[in-house]
Amino acid sequence: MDFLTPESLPLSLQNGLQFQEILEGQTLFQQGDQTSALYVVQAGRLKLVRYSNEERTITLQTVEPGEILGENSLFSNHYAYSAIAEAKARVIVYPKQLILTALKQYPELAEDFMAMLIKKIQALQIRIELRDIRAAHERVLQYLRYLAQAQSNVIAIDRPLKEIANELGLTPETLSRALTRLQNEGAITRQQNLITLHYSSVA
Amino acid sequence: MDFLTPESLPLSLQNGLQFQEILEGQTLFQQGDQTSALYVVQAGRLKLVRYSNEERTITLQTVEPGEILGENSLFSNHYAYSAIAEAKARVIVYPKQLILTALKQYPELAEDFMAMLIKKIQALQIRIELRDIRAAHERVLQYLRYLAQAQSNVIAIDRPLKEIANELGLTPETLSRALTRLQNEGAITRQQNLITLHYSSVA
DNA sequence: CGCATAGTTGACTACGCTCAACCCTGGTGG
DNA sequence: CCACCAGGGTTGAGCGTAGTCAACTATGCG
Repeated sequence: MDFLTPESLPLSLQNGLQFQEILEGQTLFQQGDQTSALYVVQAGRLKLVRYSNEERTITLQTVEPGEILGENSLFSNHYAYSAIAEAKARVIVYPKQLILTALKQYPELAEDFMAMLIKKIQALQIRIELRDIRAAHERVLQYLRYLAQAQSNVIAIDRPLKEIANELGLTPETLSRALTRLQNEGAITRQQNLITLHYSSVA
Repeated sequence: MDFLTPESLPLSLQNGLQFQEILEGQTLFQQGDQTSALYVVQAGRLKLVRYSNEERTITLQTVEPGEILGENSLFSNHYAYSAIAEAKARVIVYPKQLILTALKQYPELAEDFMAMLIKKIQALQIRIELRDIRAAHERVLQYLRYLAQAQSNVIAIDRPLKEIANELGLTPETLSRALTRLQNEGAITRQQNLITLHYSSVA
């Protein structure tokens, strides 16, 4: 299912929509900016980062095609985080006012919207769940399991391990060690950028 | 603002609503149960916990009055987590079907609903941000700051430190040590269950 | 009065971070 | 076509800090 694609919008609205390309490393909007629109990723990948005090930068989430970002623009005047493209990305722009009025007129659009929000909630909950697993190798394993259930039990790693480490709250070194340990224990096998999960000891 | 209170519903819907009391320690629904409704907390407090494999239990979030839970029931057949009352709680029950049809008829209700979801997203993002702060005392300090900005800079601790520790991903011992350390450093002062924040070094 | 539980403090352990060196690949330019 | 360089990834050594286990205190409830 694809949410909030232009096609799902009533014709009268499609004219108001715009698209935007963001090159790798570029920011779509900055934390603190005036909110103008919410976005849905069409292609590529963005990360949502927050800058706490003392130059600490935290990756809240990475968003992929079909997912929403900047949703808090609807009820807030400033973006709560920055959105940076991890890979060249393309987003659909839903201007704040447009979407607010459209939601009232087209309930099926509201439903799509809510489904996306709920999906986002679940993704965040999974992230929290992962963070609560202390042992690095177990955390990584659980992360791989989540990836696997979407695909088969073979996982294609299509982005730098650095970024995965960051997303998991680990340093690249520990992630590397965790992966080799999992391999030694027979939980996974790696070949170049493919990881296959072995369901030997799934509780 | 109070979202999704019965009063905000059209009269024709109010009849379908029910309330439910949950005693401390009791569960409102269990992870894996068939989804029947979503809930909004009226009073008390519940925690959302997930049971991963190997008897690991993780607190995803705690929900307070005005907040929503069980939202994934709308588009999923099973609850993704269990809801347990931390303190005697009272919730409004919004049966799945009722709310699904109501959303289509009453857009202002959909808007309330979305606002709650977005609020929940932000709460989860804050949680993740906290988890990324490694040093226990800094994590606790940041947590206190979030609490403080809602109230004044005096924070009333109205629940066991155990639960706070759990929510922060710390053991009670480390939380205790972190608090005394913050006190020694002059960042906070404690008197019984009141904590006052000193904004000496806010970046 | 006594028990159960929360909170605190102490000693020890374990594991992830840090810093550093090294390998390996891909891209660039001579 | 090869030499060089840059960056990601891996491996090693040492450190710091949160977890664990345990003992002790304080508080509230029967």
